[in-house]
Amino acid sequence: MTIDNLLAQLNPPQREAVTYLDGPLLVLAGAGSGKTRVLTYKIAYLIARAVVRPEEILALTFTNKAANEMKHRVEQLLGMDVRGLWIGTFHSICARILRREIHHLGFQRNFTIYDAGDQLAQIERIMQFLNLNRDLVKPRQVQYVISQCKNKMMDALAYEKTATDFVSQQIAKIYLEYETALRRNNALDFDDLLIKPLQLFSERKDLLARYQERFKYVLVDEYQDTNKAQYHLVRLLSQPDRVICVVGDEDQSIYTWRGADITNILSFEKDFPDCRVIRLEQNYRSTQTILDAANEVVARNTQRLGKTLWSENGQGDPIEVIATASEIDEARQVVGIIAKERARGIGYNEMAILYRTNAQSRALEDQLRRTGIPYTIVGGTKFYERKEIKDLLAYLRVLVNPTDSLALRRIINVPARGIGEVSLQHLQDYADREGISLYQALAQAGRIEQLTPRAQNKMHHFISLLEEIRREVDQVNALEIASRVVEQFGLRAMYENSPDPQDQARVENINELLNSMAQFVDERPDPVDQTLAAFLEEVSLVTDIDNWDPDSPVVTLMTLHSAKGLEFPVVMITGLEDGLFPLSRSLEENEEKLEEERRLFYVGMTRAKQRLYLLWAKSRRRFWGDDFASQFQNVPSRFLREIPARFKQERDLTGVSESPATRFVSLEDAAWEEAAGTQEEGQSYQPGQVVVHDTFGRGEILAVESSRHGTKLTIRFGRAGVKKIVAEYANLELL
DNA sequence: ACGGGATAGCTTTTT
DNA sequence: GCTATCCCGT
Repeated sequence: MTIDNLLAQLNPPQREAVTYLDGPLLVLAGAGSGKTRVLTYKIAYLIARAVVRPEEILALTFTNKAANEMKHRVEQLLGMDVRGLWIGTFHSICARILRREIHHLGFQRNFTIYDAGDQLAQIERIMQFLNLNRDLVKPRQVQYVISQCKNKMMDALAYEKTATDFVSQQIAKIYLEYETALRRNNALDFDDLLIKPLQLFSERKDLLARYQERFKYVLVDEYQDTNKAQYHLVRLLSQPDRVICVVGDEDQSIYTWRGADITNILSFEKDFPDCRVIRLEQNYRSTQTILDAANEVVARNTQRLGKTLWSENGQGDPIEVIATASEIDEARQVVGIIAKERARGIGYNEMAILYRTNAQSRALEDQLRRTGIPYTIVGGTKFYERKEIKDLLAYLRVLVNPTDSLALRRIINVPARGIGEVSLQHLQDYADREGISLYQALAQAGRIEQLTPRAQNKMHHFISLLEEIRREVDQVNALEIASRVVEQFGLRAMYENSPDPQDQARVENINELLNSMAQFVDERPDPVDQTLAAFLEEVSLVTDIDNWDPDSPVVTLMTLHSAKGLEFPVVMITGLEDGLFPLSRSLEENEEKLEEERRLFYVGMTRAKQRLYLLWAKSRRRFWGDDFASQFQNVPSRFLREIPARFKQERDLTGVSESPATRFVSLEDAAWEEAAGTQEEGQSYQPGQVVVHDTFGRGEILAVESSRHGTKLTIRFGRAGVKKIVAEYANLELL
C-alpha cells in the first residue's frame, strides 16, 4: 500500500497523529476512536517513509494479543515482514532485555519468572524461617506491600527506613529476605521485570546509551495504565531525542490498584512541555445513545483531561436496564437476551457477558450450560494453578534453572520417593553450611553424614535422572523434555490407576499441558524458539485473553477489566448493585476509588456497538464475609442512576421469579431463599436506609447480608466510621 | 514417611 | 461451600 493510500484511510486528527514527527506526542484517544489504528498506521508510516528501520522501533502494549495483532496489521499494510520490530507488553520486552543483559546485575540469563503464587509460597517460607506469626501479618498482605513498594521503585532497604511501627518492621525484614531468596534462586517476580532494567540502566550508562541509540522511536499504548517504573523506563528509552508517542485515555484508567499512576497521563504535558496533544473524539464503535450515556456517567469524575465522544452511527436502541430477583434470575434473563438476539441474527461470538468479579461467572455458567448455549470464560482460570500442573512446571523449571530451590522443594518428594521432612532439613542445613544451592547439595548427598544411606540413595537416584534429562534441555524441544519428565518421574502414573474421578481429571490436565506444548512447538518453525526455556517464559507471561479467539462461535464471559480494548455488538453487564459494582470497598473508602469504579463502568459500557443491557439482582448469594455463603439484599447501583432516563428503558422483574418448576435448584437453595425471606417479615433493612444506633449514633446502611447467624449490616456512621453489626442484637431505630 | 480426617481461611480487579 | 494445610495414627 502506498503512503497516500494509507493516510487516506484516516480522519484528520488520526492522520495528524500518524504523521507528526517533530517531538513528543500525546494522543488522547477516546473509547472506540481508532487508537490501535493510529498506532499501527504510525508504525507502518515510520517504516514506509524510511524515517526509521523496523528494528529501531519500540512499541509497548498492554497485552500480548494487542502486540500480535498490531504486528500482523503492520505487516499487512506494508506487505513485508517486520521481524526486527520490538513490539510486546512491558513485561515481555523487559524480559527480553534482561535475558541478554541480566548477568550485569549478578543474575543468570536462565532466570525463572515467579508468578503471584510462587511469590506467596516464597514469602510463606520466609515467614516460617523467621518464625513469624501469621496472625501478625498475613502473607498476602506482605506480598501486597512488597509489590506496592516495587511499583513505587522502593527497595527493601528504603522501605526499612520508612518502617516505624512493629508490623512494618517485620514486613521490612521479610522483604529483605525475600530479595536475597530470589537472588539465590536466580528468580525474578513480575515487578522485578520492570525494575531490573531500570537498575541496569542506572548502573551501566553504556548499556543505556546502547539501547537509547537503538530505539529511534518509542510508542506506548494504554499510557494511562503505566506505573512509575514503566513511566521511567519509557522516559529513559525515549531520550535524548524524546522521539515518543503515547496513546491513552484517562477515562479508561482502571489499574491504579496495582500501581498504575493516572498522573502519568494527566501530567504528560508537564513532563514534555513542547509536546503536541491530539484528541481523537470521533467514535466508530457505538451508537450515539450508548456514547451519550457513557459520557454522562464519566463526566461526574473530577480526575480527567476531558473529551466528548460523538459518532455518526445513529441513535440506536435505548439501553435496557433489567431488575431481577436473584443472581439465578439474572442469569435466566441473560439467557433470554441471548435467545432474543440470536433470533435477530446476532451470532454467539458477537455477545459478551461482563461482570465485576470472577466469582459471578458461576451462576451465569450454570444457566448457560443448562440451556445449551455455547460459551467461553476468559480469565479466572486456574489451569496453571492446579497442583499437577504446578508440579510438572516445577520439574521443568528446575531443569532450566537448577538454582530455583522453590521449584526443587516442590518436586523433591513428588511423587513420594522417600525424601521426607527430616532428610530435606539435613539437606538444607548442608546447603546453608556450604553456601551452595539445594540442587548442588542434592548432588553431594553421598557426603552428608546426617542422611541415612537409604535417603542418600534416593537422592542420588533422583538427581541422576534430573541430570540425565538436563543434558538434553538445550538440544531437544520443550515437548520432548516434558514427556520424558512425565514418563520417567511417573507424574501421570501417580494418578492413572486411581478410582477417584478427580485424579482422572488430573491425568487429563497433564495431557492438556503436553498438548499445548505440542502446539507451541508446531507453531514455531525455528528450533531455537522451541526450547523449554522459551515455553516457560511464554506460560508465565501469556494470559488467557491472549489466547481468546473472537471468531469462535461462543458467547464470551469475562471481567470488565479483561474486556478493555475489546468490542462486541451486544454487551450485557451484570451485577450492577451498590456494593458489588461499585464494589463496597470503594464505597467505604474514598472518592478516588469510586471514580475508578466509574471508569470501569465507562469501559464496560463503551464495549458495546449496538445494544447494551444492564442487569442487577435484588438478592444475591455471595461467598464472602464470615459465613461464606450469605444472601445479600441489594439496591441498584448508583451508576444506573447516573444514566439519564432518556437513554434507558427499565424493566422490573424482581417480582416474577416465582416460576416453581425452575424456581429452586435444590432443597438447599430453597432453605436459603427462606432464610433471606424471614427477615422481611420482621424489621426489614435495605441499603441506603438511615438508622440510629445506641452508641454509634446515626448511620447509613451500606450492605445487608443474611446468613445462618442472622442479618448482618454494614453501616457507615458519621463519627464511628464503617461498622458491621448483627441486626438482631443491636437496638436499631429506622429513620 | 505417608495417608486420612479435621480445620482454617478464602474472593476484587491482573501483567 | 471449597481447598490447602495441619495434625495424628499407622
